[in-house]
Amino acid sequence: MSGYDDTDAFEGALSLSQRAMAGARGPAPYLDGLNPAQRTAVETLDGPVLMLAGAGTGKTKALTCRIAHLIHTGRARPNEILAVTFTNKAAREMKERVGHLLGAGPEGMPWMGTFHSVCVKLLRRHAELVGLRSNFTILDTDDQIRLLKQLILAANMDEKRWPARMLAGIIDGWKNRALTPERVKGHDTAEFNNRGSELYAAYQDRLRTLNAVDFGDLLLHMITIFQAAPDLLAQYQRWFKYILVDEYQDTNVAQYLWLRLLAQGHRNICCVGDDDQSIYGWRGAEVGNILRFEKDFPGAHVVRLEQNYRSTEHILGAASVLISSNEGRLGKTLWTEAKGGEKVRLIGHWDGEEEARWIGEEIEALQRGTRGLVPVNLDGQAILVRASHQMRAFEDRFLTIGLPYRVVGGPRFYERLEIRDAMAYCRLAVSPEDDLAFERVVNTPKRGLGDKAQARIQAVARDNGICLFDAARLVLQQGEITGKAAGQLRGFVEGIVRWHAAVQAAGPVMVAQAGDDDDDQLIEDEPEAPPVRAANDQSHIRLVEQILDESGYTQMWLNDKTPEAPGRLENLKELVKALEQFENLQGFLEHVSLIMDNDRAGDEPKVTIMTLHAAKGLEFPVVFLPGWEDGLFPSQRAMDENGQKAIEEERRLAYVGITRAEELCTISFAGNRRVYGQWQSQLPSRFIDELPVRHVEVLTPPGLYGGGFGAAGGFGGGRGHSTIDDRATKADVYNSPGWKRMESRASAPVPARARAVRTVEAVHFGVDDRVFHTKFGYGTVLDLDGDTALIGFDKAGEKHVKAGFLKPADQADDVPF
DNA sequence: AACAGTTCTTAGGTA
DNA sequence: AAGAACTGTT
Repeated sequence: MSGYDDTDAFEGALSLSQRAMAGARGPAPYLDGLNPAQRTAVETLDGPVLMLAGAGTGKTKALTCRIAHLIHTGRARPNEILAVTFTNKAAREMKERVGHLLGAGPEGMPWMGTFHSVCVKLLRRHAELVGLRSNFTILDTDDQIRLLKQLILAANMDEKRWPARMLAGIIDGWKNRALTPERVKGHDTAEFNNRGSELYAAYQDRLRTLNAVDFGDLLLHMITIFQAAPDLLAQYQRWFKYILVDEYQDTNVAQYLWLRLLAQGHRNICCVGDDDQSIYGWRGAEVGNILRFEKDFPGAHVVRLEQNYRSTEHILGAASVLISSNEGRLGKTLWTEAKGGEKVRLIGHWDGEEEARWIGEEIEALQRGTRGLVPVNLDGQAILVRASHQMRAFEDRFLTIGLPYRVVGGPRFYERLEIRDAMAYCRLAVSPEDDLAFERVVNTPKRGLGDKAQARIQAVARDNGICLFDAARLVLQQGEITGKAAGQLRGFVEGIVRWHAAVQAAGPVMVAQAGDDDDDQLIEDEPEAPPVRAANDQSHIRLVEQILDESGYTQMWLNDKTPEAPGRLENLKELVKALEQFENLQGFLEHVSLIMDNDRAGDEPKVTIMTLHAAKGLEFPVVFLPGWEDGLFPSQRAMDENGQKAIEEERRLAYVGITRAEELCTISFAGNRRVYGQWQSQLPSRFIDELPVRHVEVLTPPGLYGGGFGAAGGFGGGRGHSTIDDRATKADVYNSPGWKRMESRASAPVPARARAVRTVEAVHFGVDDRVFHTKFGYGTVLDLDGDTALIGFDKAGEKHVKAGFLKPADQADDVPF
């Protein structure tokens, strides 16, 4: 009730005085660069606001200006503003831009972070209200699965038939819907062989004992706390005068409830989103949240940002027509002042390898500048795939031709084996009672502590109700483990004792303890203290080096002769380097458990390869969208699980993909593709049929097989059909001569290796010779053994290959294809 | 307990 | 095709 419709006079008075107070830098300069819609979005400060921001319409600008405006007009002090995003990247960008707008003011920054990071901060303060201590650990998916596996076994269930992953998915789903075990018990009992809710309850108990939470708990616990402690909730409601939410279309039920609880005080909530870009239904996002906004928040202002500053009219046109096949949209009409430009290009290929080859060549051509187009730097080009396994074909090809690329969202830095091991050691140093960490590294490196020894420790821990670390000590005391293993275990335990002491000595454990919940404390507590290190205190870095050293972990990889070992050591070094930015080990662990980024700014320009999901929010002059085939995109699995709903979500994904492109967008599909190692013939995606002919140019594929496809200049091959919005039908595509030819080829057995590599006879290599390999590119001979050679490839690392596959580097030009 | 060889499963996106 | 899980051998 406080908050809207009572504002006009109020606004002027307040802003004047507050500006004076803040030593105002004159009238808000940031307003000048805004278009009318953006300006409305920035200046409609009170009450609920829904900002419907289409792709490329300057949403982040509006959002950050709005925050600046709130502060500039004195509506709120920075830390009375809460801005939540979904990704760390988005949070980082927002911080940067807001920081820039605000200048180096003394007032501090708003609360800006992901749902998860904000919740961690809150939950650490109030952990005891859900039976946790404030230094709880956050489990990653791996820990979660291992834990569930134990519980499933303990419940005497067949782990084969009832895999832990499945249970993890079910529990995740419940948590996304803010359902606690008690709430589940009533209605969802059929799940997981009727044991779902029981196992869920056991899991939550186990987490509590371990003083741990999973990702879903961060929100779930906060909701529980808010609902159980209305006074506390009221304090936060009073505190956060303005709440902003980015990507609102991606919120799940739990997030929605959390927001609604917090926003009920001042009712100043501004949600920004685009229903057409809702692509996270599979992890619980509810498009319904954004569609329902006006009902949920009566009196809401709706502002539409529709002027697109990113793409050409053809790209925009193609995307708009495609998305218009979806039902239940809020509806937007994107427009642009940019006229002309290239049409969206469509091309079919024989198979996935040809597709990769063609795209590689096209990228190089665009880099040089062709057909009157300005040259496009590799940084400006991206390949967006539906599923990560599509990436390999491109990596292989680009390795071969030496085209620099970067994979975004590949295996994350902190998910790598060696990093997880190292982290487990760090966790043990911080809290020796971290059983999951203990389990992980007790026999890594190998200490001769196999299943039997570990079972012994587990049993002692269970019988005495103590943690594994204490159990290990007890086992040693009682001499239950003897010989070499005992010595090793003793070394391990003593190490942990030593490291833990060092951590304790280094400083007080970060604390925001219970009881600091009055407003004054909130003010003082800098919301998002950026990790700043005390310049001269690097003790935690030395400690980690010491830990990795004394545990024998580093040595383990030094002894390892597999090709990955050097890379792993490299990663460990980077881990240590990353520590520099934190003042203590605890802060670092926190960071790593939440962060997901390893996109180090590249030195040389590189093509980006990533998933469509990861591409949301990004833009590139040139975009390639390969693999538009039914079953792959739209994904068969999604369709099986969610039917029509899934197709709409996949279509939105296609929409997201096309709208990433500024200048040139190329969609492609292949007639054949290897799936699970088996060749399969593929049909073009149904989304291709939905593209408007007037915005699309069909290219003639090169090469042996594809020639002629669509050569007549459109899906319809020029035949005068006309449907409502001039779409081609599938029949048009299938009737094209090129497609027919492809199809007939597809049903014939695929030649075992169309690109059969010729063996080159009578070529002898010596060590240090420069050679070329069709798959791995250029390299140097390191060693020879009969017809096998060890080659140090420039791009692909060291590999053993048959000499017959090699050519002298200077003859590389004759390589087939 | 550690290793090598074999069979089995898996291949949607993420904080 | 690649990795995980499993088997049997040393």
